[in-house]
Amino acid sequence: MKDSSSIIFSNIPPEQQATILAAGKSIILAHKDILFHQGQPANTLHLVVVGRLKLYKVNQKGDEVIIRYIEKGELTAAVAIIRDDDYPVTAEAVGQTEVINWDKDTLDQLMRDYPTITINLLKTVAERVTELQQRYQELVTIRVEQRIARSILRLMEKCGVKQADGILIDFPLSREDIANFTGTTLYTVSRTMSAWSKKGWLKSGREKITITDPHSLMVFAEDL
Amino acid sequence: MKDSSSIIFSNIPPEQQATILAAGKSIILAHKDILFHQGQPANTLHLVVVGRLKLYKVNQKGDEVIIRYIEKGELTAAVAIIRDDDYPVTAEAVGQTEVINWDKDTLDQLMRDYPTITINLLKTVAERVTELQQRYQELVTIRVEQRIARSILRLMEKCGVKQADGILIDFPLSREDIANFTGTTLYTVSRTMSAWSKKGWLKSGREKITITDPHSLMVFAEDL
DNA sequence: CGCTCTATTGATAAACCTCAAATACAGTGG
DNA sequence: CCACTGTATTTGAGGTTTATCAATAGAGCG
Repeated sequence: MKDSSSIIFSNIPPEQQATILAAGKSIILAHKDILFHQGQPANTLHLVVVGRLKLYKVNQKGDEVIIRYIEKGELTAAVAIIRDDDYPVTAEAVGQTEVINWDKDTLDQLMRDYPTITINLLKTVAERVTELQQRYQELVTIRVEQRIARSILRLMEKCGVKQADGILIDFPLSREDIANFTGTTLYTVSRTMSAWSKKGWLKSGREKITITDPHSLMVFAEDL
Repeated sequence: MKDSSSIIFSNIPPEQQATILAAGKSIILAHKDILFHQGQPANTLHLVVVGRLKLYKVNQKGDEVIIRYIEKGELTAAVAIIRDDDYPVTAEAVGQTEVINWDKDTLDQLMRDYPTITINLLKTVAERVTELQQRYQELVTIRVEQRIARSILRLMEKCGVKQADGILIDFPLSREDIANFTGTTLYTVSRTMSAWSKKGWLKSGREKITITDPHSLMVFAEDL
């Protein structure tokens, strides 16, 4: 973590950051390991240090909706901890993933010792609201193909790595994941992406996507 | 406000509450007055004291999505203020409405003087995240009629007043409002509500809804 | 090399939106 | 008090989008 700054540490001197980090515990997760389950009492704040987490909600019918991906440097479970409530989502590792966590008592102490942390948490949570509002609006007002395009582009911006043939989304991402993230079905995602492959906008294999023509995809995504 | 407690004041002694209130300015709005516009720089935190606000987002096409109603005792613009960003939504008064507001500098000072306020803001914002995640999931996984039912029930719970013939939602609420809140069209809302009228679940006039059989509506709303 | 999981594709159907037109309602000014 | 006007609501017909179901093909793993 020393290399990449996390929002939680903004405006906190490096030596204090080390102390705060040291107050947490590290956990290593393998691909598809569950960090916490929706419905469990929330007692730990998590910071992703390596890899990423997939946050999803499941309803009684079994439908899975992906709420968010948590990348390196980002926090999760802040909302549940603050509300002193159950986790409203399940967090699953995507690829080998390391997280640092602080239990509630430790966090409370840290917030007392470093009031800036409270502000930083507030900023993190505020950002979530803005993002969710935006996606909520898009879900209501724009059609699936554009939503799929936007989802892929966002993931590309957050996790894309440059390759010779385009920008690779660097973690296992299935058609079903995209569907659950976008609010559609895996069939529609598959059809849509097939069409884009034919246009040369992207290439895709099993759980892998490379965007070969980001510009065209963006034009399509933002077209009114 | 002295009679009803607001989250912002939780764990703050009454005499301090008075000081905090006094640091804010009061504004009276008429029905449909705009408190702030989406896109304006956010520089004020608002607390609804009388009446309510409708928060909505508009896209370039002009589609309006209602994000939330802000009731008496609730805050708005916390997210925008904290992020030091533009308002992501427009806030419009529904009926005669009074708000107390604090500008950013005042709020910063208050947060320094009363650290509990920061925690309380965090709780407010955290609650928004949970609510939005829930509605996001519902938008993806459940059908319009159930979504309409749930929206009406939520508004009933927040703003319903008991009448001889049922529970009245006590503010002007059009079919279009419900549609924009639920992610559908006013036509679908109208058709759906007509059907429910025939079943005796509710009665409705122009911008008025009385739920005459909340139980049946709840069973329908929660049916899997 | 078979097994399992993921992806593709076609056919069909359901859900819901769009457009158009008629009707009801509330407030306003004569 | 009533006609008038501007909204809000209702309802029908028709079309589009997208989901669902079914069947097949491909990829990776032991």
